Amino acid sequence: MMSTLNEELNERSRHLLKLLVERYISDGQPVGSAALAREKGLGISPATIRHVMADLEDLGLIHSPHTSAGRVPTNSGYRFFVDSLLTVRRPEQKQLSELKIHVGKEYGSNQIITSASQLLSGITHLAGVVSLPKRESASFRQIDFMPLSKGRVLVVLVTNDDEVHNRVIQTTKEFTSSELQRAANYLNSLFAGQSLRQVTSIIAHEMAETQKQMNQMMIDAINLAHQSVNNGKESEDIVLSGATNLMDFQELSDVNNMRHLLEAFSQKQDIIQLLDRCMNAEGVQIFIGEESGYQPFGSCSLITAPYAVDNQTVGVLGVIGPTRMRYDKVIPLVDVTAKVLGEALKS
Amino acid sequence: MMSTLNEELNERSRHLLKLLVERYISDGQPVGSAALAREKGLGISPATIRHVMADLEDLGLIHSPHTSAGRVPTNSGYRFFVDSLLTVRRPEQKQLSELKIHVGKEYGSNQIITSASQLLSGITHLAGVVSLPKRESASFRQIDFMPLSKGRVLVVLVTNDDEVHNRVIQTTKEFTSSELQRAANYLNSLFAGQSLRQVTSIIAHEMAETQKQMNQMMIDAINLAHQSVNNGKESEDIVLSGATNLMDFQELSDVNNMRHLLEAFSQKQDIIQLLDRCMNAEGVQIFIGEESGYQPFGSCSLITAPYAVDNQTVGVLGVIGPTRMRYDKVIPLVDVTAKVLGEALKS
DNA sequence: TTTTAGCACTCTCTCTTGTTGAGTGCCGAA
DNA sequence: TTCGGCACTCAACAAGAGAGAGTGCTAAAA
Repeated sequence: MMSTLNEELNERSRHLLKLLVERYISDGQPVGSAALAREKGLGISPATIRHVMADLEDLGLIHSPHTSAGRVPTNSGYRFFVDSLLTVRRPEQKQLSELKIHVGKEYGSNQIITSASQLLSGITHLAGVVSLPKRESASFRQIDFMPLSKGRVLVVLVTNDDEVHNRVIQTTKEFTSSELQRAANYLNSLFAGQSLRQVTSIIAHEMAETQKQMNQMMIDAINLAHQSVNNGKESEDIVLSGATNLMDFQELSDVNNMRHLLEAFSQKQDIIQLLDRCMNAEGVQIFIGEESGYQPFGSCSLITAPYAVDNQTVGVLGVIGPTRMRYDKVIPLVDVTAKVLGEALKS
Repeated sequence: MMSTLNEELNERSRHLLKLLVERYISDGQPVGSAALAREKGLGISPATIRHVMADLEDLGLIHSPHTSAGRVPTNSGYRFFVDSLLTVRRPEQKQLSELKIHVGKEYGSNQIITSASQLLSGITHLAGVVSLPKRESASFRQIDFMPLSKGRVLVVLVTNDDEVHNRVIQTTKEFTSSELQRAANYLNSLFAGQSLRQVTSIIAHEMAETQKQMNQMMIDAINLAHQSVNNGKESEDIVLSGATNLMDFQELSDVNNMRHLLEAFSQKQDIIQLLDRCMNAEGVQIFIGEESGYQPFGSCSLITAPYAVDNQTVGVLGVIGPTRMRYDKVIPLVDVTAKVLGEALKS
């Protein structure tokens, strides 16, 4: 589809489309042939431009809101623009250092994430979102059990990134405080320094050969650990900032639209799913309008990039804004933020 | 001020004001003399009503948006209405049982709080807010230390309400894992079952007489505990729900207003302060418009009630909506929700 | 003194109408 | 193929006319 478009359009048409999209992004007004013709260094008359525009409209790249308004890019128009026409700017030095300084100086991964999200929204004046790093990436530091009432046990799991995960599990058997203490000690020495992924596999392995020289305590401990880790599809979470920035945009200002959008933000659930789908992609991903497949984002674009710690992808971050956004600035910013964030989480 | 108003106004004027406010709250349209006269069981002509209205306007209780619109209550009008005229309805049975069922069945105080907040907003179609219970009310169950890098120590404190509090403290001396373990064991036996308030005083007491038969370990332990509890003015927090409900109201729909409002909600800080001021009040408190002293709430009302566990006030909950709200329903609902929540947190 | 009907008046809201300006599509000439 | 010319379309704006709602005032009735 894109390649046929590329064949269809000669150099001049593409250049005009590019100018038109850029102009519309900066002004927010439909762009007319005369306005484009005034563009410096473009020795073409409005009439000719109108011919080209008619072609672009036939191809579904732009359209007129009404008879005598200028042209506005369609979502396909934006898509072609970012795919083939866009010249990205490298991020401003000022923003870059701002990122590095603020994201770096925070303590604890949660803090770092929050800071990254706020910077994304602050710099772009759009909404920023960062998913919390997936737990598999973290490595085991310490586990602790505390008895609650009726066979419920509180599990406190500390990972190497200084984060604490609390979870309550239900056990079949009632444990005393000291039994739990011993189990914890055993597990702590068994798992010390392993990644959580490895921990999972150790558990599986140990459970398979229960008959070897394990005493009851060890069996119980492994069982507890199994439940703690497995049971623990801890609801993943995201940090959202600057949602209210989106209220500044005319094109989203329809009350109902805005409501759905803000509701989506406070529910988080759908956004989490959306971001999840970007985890496996290589670099920056761009969803324009309904491409995200998510109704409330009908007139929004979502720019995401996965971030990695020690070469392993652990999360996604991104920016949400109206389809009419500064792709040339936002895309590289999201890209670099992902890198900075990955770096900051390394410690 | 209120008493002078009460003297000033005869029975009929007050009744008319009541009808007017009720009518305006339900319709949202300025109420004219004719509309009021049509009210059943009111044998008065529009002309007479106009006289009364003129008086009410002189007293600053109502006003006309423009020459030939009806009258609308001013904030003082609302104030007089809720103080002297309002007949509250008892909460509907359905809502009551909904509250009791949902709030009761949750596990862990955070869950309970969230549920209460969501029910407040769900039932009223306004924004609900609940402050997390103040920690002093909880009692000590277990403390645990884990060494991080460079003399930082992670403190995990479990309270009786099954909540886990994590905090990082900076120690002057480097502790080994087993030193910390011993300190924790010591503190656990020392503080078992005490309220956090008592714990604080025990710490103070112990620190005072260091010279008695304490070994170094015990001194260290007490010092650690001191830091953990003191240092820990854990940033208080609130749970907000249904903020987007407010977008449905015409009177708040000014884009700028709404923006400030939603920003206030996502910042939380100011709201927390506002709620804090209601902690010490006895029962339901009502702030109408600028009475809250908080700019973004200029055309909102805030209805709050403190909630108590075992006769001790531990938090505040409330509802935020436009000044034009169903006070007759919201006030008792907030009241009863506070009671239900207090009850649910008892376990 | 209080209440009421009558009446002139005011102001918003809505509908209509005209005007302007931007922008288009098409045609025929360069 | 490009371009100027031209008729045409349509949103946006402003002005004006009614209609409707509601008021305040006055003078008569209770």
